[in-house]
Amino acid sequence: MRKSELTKQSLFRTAVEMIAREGFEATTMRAVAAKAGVAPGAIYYYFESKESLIQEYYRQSHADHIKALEGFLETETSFEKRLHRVVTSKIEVALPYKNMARALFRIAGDPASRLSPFSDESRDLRLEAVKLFEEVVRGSDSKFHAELAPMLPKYLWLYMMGVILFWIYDKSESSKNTFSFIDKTVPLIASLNDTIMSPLAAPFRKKIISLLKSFEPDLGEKAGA
Amino acid sequence: MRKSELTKQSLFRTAVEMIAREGFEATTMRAVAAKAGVAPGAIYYYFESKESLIQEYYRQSHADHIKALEGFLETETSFEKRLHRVVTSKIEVALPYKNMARALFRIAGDPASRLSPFSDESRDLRLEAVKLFEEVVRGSDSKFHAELAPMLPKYLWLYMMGVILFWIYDKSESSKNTFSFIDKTVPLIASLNDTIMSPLAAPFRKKIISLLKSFEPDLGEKAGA
DNA sequence: GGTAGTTTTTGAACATGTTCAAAAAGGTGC
DNA sequence: GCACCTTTTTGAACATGTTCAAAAACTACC
Repeated sequence: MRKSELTKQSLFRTAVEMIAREGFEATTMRAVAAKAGVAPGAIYYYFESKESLIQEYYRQSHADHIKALEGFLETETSFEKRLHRVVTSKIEVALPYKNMARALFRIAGDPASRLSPFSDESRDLRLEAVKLFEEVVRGSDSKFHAELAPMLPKYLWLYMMGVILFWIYDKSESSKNTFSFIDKTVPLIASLNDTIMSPLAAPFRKKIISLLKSFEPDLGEKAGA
Repeated sequence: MRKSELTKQSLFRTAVEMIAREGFEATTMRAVAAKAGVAPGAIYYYFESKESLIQEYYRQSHADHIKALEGFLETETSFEKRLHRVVTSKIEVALPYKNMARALFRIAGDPASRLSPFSDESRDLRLEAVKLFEEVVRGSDSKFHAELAPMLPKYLWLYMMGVILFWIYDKSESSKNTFSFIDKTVPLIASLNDTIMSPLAAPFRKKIISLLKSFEPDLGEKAGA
């Protein structure tokens, strides 16, 4: 069991490194195997396909994200700051692996793919990511509309997916635009959330909440475990 | 020149039909060629790749969309109704070809792909689609904020792309959810547009407009032609 | 209607993702 | 150390997207 874990890690790291450098298409399975010093078939003993390497990256990237946040959510109480940090660190963690994120989103675009972040197969990981936003909401000192609160984490997760999409398309130096996008949209979300509680927003409130409710995405939370 | 056009059309139709029925991956180029009665290599005389068939579909789908709208924009003047019809008919036209749209969005997810609707290569077609929304705005009797007006068409186009994405993920019977999504979001957009003009919205207005402005997507309008 | 040039078609060959039967390596109980 | 079983690795073979040199079909001109 020891040796094989090494082979798997070696294959994964080689693949990620090559894909990050040369892109997903340009990296052939044969080349990865060769560089890792094994036969081509070996990769398929550990990974079910080339695309599934992407899913493994998705998993690892989430773990890195959690680690990057270590301690933070236990001390900070401002909703805005919590959200800002969570989303920012997500991008920071992914920064060196834009090609992986690109490939991931290409798969994400196809709901039929078992590897999409929206697929059944990705459910556990997706729910774990949503949990992060539940924590963002729960641990903050902001007030949330009673009907909004339960769906907010999901929509915040979707917002983060949107930010990642923005980033993928962002060609600015060091992804500056993405960080500036976060800097501007997070306060907007926070202030929209505050505003929706105010009497001024009454005419909109009902409409928007019913809209959010009726299209609340099914991220799999109902299904068992 | 005549005969070859026939071959091309035959190949394209066969491919679209097979992909619509069986999916993009499941449809092999050899099978398309066989069904169209030509050698495998022939497809590559007319289409540069399997994925480029998707782009050809994208082109044709736009033409169908225009045709479906024939006359409408010349008579209707309500902004809300104009927007509603344009977006609804886009989906209606695409309805039988969900698999094509799926494949298109998988490509769209990768900004590096020359075939993405956001790529340089797709610029002309994309600008033509944005023009449709310029027409939606121009021919309506609604008032638009002076700074908002010039970017509105682009954002409406992006909204439509979002609707298509929603549709791709929509598993409801006859895509009911998508149409209901349109029914709810179009009035929301229209009323948000009205509200932004009202004094009540003053505190938000500046922020939102500056946000929209600074992240106005570059859809290629500046580049030549 | 035959010659020369162009367009279209062919099909074998190639690269790459993937499979799988067989071989090798590793582990366990004696 | 050996027999037996499991895990891991190999590499040839296969399917599919794609290329390309050669053949075929077509066109224009005399």
